[in-house]
Amino acid sequence: MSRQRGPSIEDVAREAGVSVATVSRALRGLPNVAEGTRVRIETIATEMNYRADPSAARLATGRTHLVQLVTPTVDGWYFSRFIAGAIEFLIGRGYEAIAHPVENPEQREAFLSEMLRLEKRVDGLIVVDLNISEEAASRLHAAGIKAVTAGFRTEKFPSVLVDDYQVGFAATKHLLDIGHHRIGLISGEPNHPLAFSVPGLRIAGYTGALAAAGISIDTSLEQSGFFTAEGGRRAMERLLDLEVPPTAVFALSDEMAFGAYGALQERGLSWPNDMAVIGVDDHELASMVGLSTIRLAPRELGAAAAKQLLHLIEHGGTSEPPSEGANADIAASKDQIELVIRASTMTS
Amino acid sequence: MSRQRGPSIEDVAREAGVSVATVSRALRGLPNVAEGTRVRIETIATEMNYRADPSAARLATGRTHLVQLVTPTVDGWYFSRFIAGAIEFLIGRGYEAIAHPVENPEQREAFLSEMLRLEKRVDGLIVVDLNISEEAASRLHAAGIKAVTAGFRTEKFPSVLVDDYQVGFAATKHLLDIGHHRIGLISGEPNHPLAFSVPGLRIAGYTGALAAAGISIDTSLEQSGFFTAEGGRRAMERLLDLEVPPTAVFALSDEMAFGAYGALQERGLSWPNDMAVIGVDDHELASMVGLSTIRLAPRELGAAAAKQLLHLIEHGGTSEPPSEGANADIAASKDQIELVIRASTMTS
DNA sequence: ACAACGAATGTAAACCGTTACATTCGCCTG
DNA sequence: CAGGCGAATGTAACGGTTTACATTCGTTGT
Repeated sequence: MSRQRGPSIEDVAREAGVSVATVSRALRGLPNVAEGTRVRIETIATEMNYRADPSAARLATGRTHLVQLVTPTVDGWYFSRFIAGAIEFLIGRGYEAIAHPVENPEQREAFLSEMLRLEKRVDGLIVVDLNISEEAASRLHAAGIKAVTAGFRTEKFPSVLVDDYQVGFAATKHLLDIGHHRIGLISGEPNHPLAFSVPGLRIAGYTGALAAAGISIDTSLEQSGFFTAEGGRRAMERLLDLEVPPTAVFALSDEMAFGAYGALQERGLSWPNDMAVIGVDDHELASMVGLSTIRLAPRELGAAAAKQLLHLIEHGGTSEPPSEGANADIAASKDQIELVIRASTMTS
Repeated sequence: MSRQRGPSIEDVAREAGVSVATVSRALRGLPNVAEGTRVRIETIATEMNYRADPSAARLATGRTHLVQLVTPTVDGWYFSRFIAGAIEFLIGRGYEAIAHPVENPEQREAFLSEMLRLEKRVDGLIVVDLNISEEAASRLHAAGIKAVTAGFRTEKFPSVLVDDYQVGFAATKHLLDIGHHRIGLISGEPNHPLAFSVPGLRIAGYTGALAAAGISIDTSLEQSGFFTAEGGRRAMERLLDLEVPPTAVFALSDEMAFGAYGALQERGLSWPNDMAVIGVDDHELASMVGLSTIRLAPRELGAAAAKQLLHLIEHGGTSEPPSEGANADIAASKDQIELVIRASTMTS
C-alpha cells in the first residue's frame, strides 16, 4: 500500500551503533559530537541513502523552511522579476518558495479565507500589491503568521516599497520639462478588485506634478490600460480620438506604453513628434523601441522583501531589522528613482 | 520556547466528546460518519479555530500535496507563463507549487546533487527544458520520484512537448515562401551549460526547410542571441555587418526578434522591406511592432504537464494516462502550430 | 426473539525526527 | 585521591495526524 519508505534515522543509528540523538546531531552539524563519530555516521548515512524526512522535522520543530509568495500574477513583467529576486535570496538561505498567484476576485476571496491556514504551512508570507485591509492584516498577525508586504503598507507588518508617488511625479515632470502641457495618462484598472495601491500613488504623482505646474486636471485625459499591452493600445486610441488629444502621455507601465506605440504605428504616427510617451519599469524591450521610462528594480525589491521576512522568522520581532527605518520599511526613495530618457521623449 | 501551537485534533475530539479518528474522518469528509456528528464536529472545530497541521498529515500519509517546478528561469516570458499555467491547474486540484529556478551551471549542479532529496519533500516534479541526462533521470526514477518533463524527453518519465522541429521548419518555410533565399538565424546560446534541446530542434527545422528548398547552409548566417532582447540586437547587428547580409531572419524567440527590431531602427532600417523577420512565441508585444511569429501556448503546456503529473501521483504508473500517446507524451503537433503573419513578413 | 449485518465510533500503532534531561567517562584540580 | 567539570552520548517524551482493526449498537430478516 504505502510506497516503501527509505531508511529512518533509527536504521542509521543501529547501523552506526549509536543513538538516534547522536545521528541527528551529527548529521545536522551540531556541536558535541566527536569528530570520528560524525564522520562514521555521515559515511553510513550516505551509504544507506538516508535522507531525513522534512515532514517529520517540521512536525517536531514547527519550522517548514517554506515561504509563500502571494502576487497578483506570476507571469507579469514586474511580478515575475520580483519573485525571481525573492526566490534567489530564499534558496540561498535554505528556504523554498511557494508561488501563489491571486489573479481575480474569487481567488482573492479564497486567499483571504484560507489565509489563516498558512500558519502551519509556511514560515512566512510575502504579499505583493494585494492591498490587504488593515483588518485582514491584523487577523494574520494575530494568528501568529509572519509576513512582509510589498507595494502597500499595513500597520502590523514591515513592508518594502517603491516611492510610487515620486515615480508618477518624476515621469510627469519630465514631460512638463520638455514642454508639454496637455499630458494624457494611461492608468491601470480604475476599481480593480485586487485594488493594489501602486497605480493610485503614481496617479497622485502625476496629478501633483501637474498641479505644481499650475495645470488643472482634465479627467478625459485618463484612460485605463489595465496594465496590459493591449489595454495600453486601446487607451492610446481613445486618447488619439479625443477632440483635443494630448501631446504627451504617461503610461503607468512600459507594457502599456508598448501598446501605445502599437496604436501610434497603426495610424502612421510615431514618437516623440506626434506623441511623447514615458513609461515605468525599464522593461528589456523599452530600449528596442526607444521608450523613455522610470527604471525600477523588482528583483532587488523581491530580495529585500525576502531578507526582511527571514529576519522576522529567524530573529522574531525583536532586535534591529536588517536595514534602517523604524517600521522597518525599505523605500527605493526619491533619489534612487532613475529617469531613463530615450527617443520617445527626446526633443530633437 | 516553542511558539504556542493551536488546538490539536485531540482537543477537538475531547470538546466534541468523540474520538480523534471520528474527528479526522468528519473533517475530511470521509464516509461512515453520522451527519449530525459531522456537523457538530465541524462547528466545534471552527469555533476552536482548529486547523489540521499539514506536517503531521504529511508524516502520516507520505503525501505532501506539493509539486516542484524546475525551470531555467522564473521570469522569462515563456517560463513564467508555463509556470502560471501549471500553478493554476495545481491549485485547482489542491496542490501548491514550489518554484525552483536553475539558472546557471552551479545551480544545475546543486539541483542534480540535491535532486534525490526531493522524494520526501514533494509529491512530484515538473522539469522544464533542463535536458536532464538519461542517467540522472533514471536515478530520479529509481528513487521513486514522480516527474514529468517538458521541452525534452527521457525514457523514464512522460513529457510534454512542442514539435520544435516543425516550429523551425514552418518559420523558415514561411520566409522561403515569400521569396527569400538568404535567411539568417538568430539562435540561442550555442553550448549553453543548461543545454536545453529546444533551440537545437528549431535550428534543425530551419536547416531542414532550407535543405528542402535546395539551399545550402551558410554558417555565418547563424548568430547567437542568447534568448534575450539585447542578445538579439547584437546578433542582428552582426548579420547586418556581413559582407552579404541576409534578406530575412528567423529568430528563435520573439524577444530576440524585438532586439533585431531595435538594431534595425537604430540604423534607420525597418521591416519587412530592409529585412523580413519572424520570431517564435507570439509575445504580447509582437503585435505592437508587427512581428510575425509562430504562436506557442506556454500556459496550456504548463497545465498539461501538471495534469500529467497529478495523474502519475494520484493513479500511479498504472492505467491510462489522461491523454493519448503510448509514452504519454503530448505534442503540440504540426497541425497545431500556428503561423501568425504580421507586417514583418508582409509582402506589399 | 435471535442471528447477522452494516453503520458509527473507538483504540492504538504507526509515521520520523528533535530535544530536554539524564548518564557516562576521561581528565584536571586541589 | 576525591571532587568536579565538560564533552560525548543515550533515553524517552513529544509533535499531530492517519488508519487498520476492534468494538458497539441499532436494524432487518426469519
